[in-house]
Amino acid sequence: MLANRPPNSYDVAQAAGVSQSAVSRAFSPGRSIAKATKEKVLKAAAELGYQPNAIARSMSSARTKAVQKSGLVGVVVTQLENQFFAKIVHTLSLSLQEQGWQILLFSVESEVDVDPALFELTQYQVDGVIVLSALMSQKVAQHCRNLSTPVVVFNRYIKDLDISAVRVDNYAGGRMAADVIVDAKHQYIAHIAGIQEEQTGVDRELGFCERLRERGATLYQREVGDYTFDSGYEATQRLLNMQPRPDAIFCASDLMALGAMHAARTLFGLSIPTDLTIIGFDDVPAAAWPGHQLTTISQPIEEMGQAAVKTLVSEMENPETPASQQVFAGKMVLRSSSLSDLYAQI
Amino acid sequence: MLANRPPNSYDVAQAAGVSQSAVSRAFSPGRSIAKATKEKVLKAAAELGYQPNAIARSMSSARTKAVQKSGLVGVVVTQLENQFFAKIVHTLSLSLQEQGWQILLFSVESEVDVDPALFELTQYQVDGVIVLSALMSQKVAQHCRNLSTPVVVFNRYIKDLDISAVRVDNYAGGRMAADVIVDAKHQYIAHIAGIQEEQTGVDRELGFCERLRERGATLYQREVGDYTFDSGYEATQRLLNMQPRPDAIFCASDLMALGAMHAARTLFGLSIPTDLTIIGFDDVPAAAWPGHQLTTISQPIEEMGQAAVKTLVSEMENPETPASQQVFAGKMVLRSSSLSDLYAQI
DNA sequence: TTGAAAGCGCTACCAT
DNA sequence: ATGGTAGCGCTTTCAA
Repeated sequence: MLANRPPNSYDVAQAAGVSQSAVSRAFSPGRSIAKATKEKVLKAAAELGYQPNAIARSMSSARTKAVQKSGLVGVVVTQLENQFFAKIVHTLSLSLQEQGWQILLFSVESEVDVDPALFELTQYQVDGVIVLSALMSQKVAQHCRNLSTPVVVFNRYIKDLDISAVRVDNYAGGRMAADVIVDAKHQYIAHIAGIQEEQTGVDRELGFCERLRERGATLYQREVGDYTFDSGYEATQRLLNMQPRPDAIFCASDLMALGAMHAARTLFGLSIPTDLTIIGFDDVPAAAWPGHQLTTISQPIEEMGQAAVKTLVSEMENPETPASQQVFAGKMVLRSSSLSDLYAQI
Repeated sequence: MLANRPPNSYDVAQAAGVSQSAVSRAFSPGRSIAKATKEKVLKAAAELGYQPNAIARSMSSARTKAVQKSGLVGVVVTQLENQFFAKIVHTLSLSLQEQGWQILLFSVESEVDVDPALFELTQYQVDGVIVLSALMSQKVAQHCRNLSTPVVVFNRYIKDLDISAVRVDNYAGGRMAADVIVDAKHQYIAHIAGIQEEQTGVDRELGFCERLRERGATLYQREVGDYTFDSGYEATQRLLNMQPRPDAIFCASDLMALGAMHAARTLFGLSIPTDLTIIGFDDVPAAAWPGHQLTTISQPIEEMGQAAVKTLVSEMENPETPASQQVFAGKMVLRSSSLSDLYAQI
């Protein structure tokens, strides 16, 4: 009688009348084993419902193999509820699974939870880590370096240059927004910034303001939000109560831009873009909805996700790979939330 | 000289001048160890940058301990980009982490990828699995039962009654929608159904139609969508081209309802709810946006997420726990996308 | 091509 | 309270 436990390689070996080593070989692609033996093993395994134990497997291969020690990649995300990040995680997931890695997910409430998450991940011997929009402390960066666990940060800046980063060109995106607004000859130009502690939003604002200045325009007013719909909605109320009223707002995220749009329409009865031009950043699905038609800077998420995986994989495969910083160009998507000059309309 | 590998418990033991067993005990809460010894060990560990290897740990405890064999829980999700599911995953994540479990995430493209995902998960010796909105085949269900891996399906029906399920009462939700529409005395009542192969949407429609009949109303027309914004948008075009035009639409998801709303406004110039009442299902964040104000049935996501975790944990802790079916009541959230009768206005 | 045996890092038992 | 030791399931030498 079989014990009440899942079958292991010895059970299969016995059933197939071969050694345990043979079973191991049968399940390891590219190892030397006779075809007949392999078939015998696979047949017995199927009958017993045997599956190799990935945990045990990773324990024994940890010693020799450089890659796929555990086959696990840690993914840390702070705002999974934001469609933008959900989409990235999905992209990463597909891409990693394709290459045989599993995702150990950490969805944390706030930036302060990132550090502990990383420590837990390393206990699980993850072969690599991808951090989405999170502040990694120097301490953790050092910790990962000690463990020689490659890390890639997504849409983030890491002061420590030894860590690879994949991100969109936020500065250039800000400049594009400025051009669209100046082209449309707006007078009272406002900005709703993102979280001040994060470089992402700071760069968007920097590019925006610098380009305004270059084109001879000036920023009329700025407000600060936290990338959420509600913060955009509220900031816009403050802006639109000003005299004179702003006639263009560049928001550091689409969600804030949508908040701005809803506030302008429902609270102030404004028409967009006739009374007010609104520009966002990210190009989330809702930006393209017919009633929104938000002009925004689109990020090549899939491309960036694949680049992140590719970078991580090559660092996992070859620990000597130097860290790299990859910057992707965003694309200005002109929709009808912004007035366009003649040139843009053509 | 230390080898170029992370320190293990023997390294720490040597550094602390104790046995390896002592190191193990120092890192296992509640085991018998002298305070002084523990401190010595922790100090040495900190100096060496030692962390227990969770993989190895799970290998040795697999033998004896019933719970936390691997400390891993598999989560399979088909539509992570849908905010509704992203929110569930986030809730599950927090709740599982709190209890010391890690999430092995499988974000798959479609239902057909669920089966292979489950097989991969079991190789990682997950202690349990939560399946979100996915069809589990009988084969996989049987596979998990053989492995005695508990499974909880979220917002799904499983024909196999041995598998626990947590879901909202879709049938009752459909009835609520019918009541709101009949109360407002609508004449031409339409429905945009969800994917026909899934019980979720079928039940919503069933409850809706049955309640209409009970109230002496009839369904004027129905269309079928796939829960996405676009499918709602398109189905609504077909509906609103009818003569006479429907004056109320109940949609099987908020995304489809928002698609309906945008189509009605931008393509037909209709006012909501004056010309058309729209009701959704789920209560996603965008439903509450000022320009949408979508009447919908809200699902108690956090409660349901916690229930799913609680159910899974108790089945992991005690394999004898019988499977349970938990049905949560949805809540009608009246906003201004629906005409309300006097009673509802009070 | 195959089988025997060592060992991955840890926990849990058994003595002491 | 502590240390020694068996063994979790597998991969990988090493011999045959």
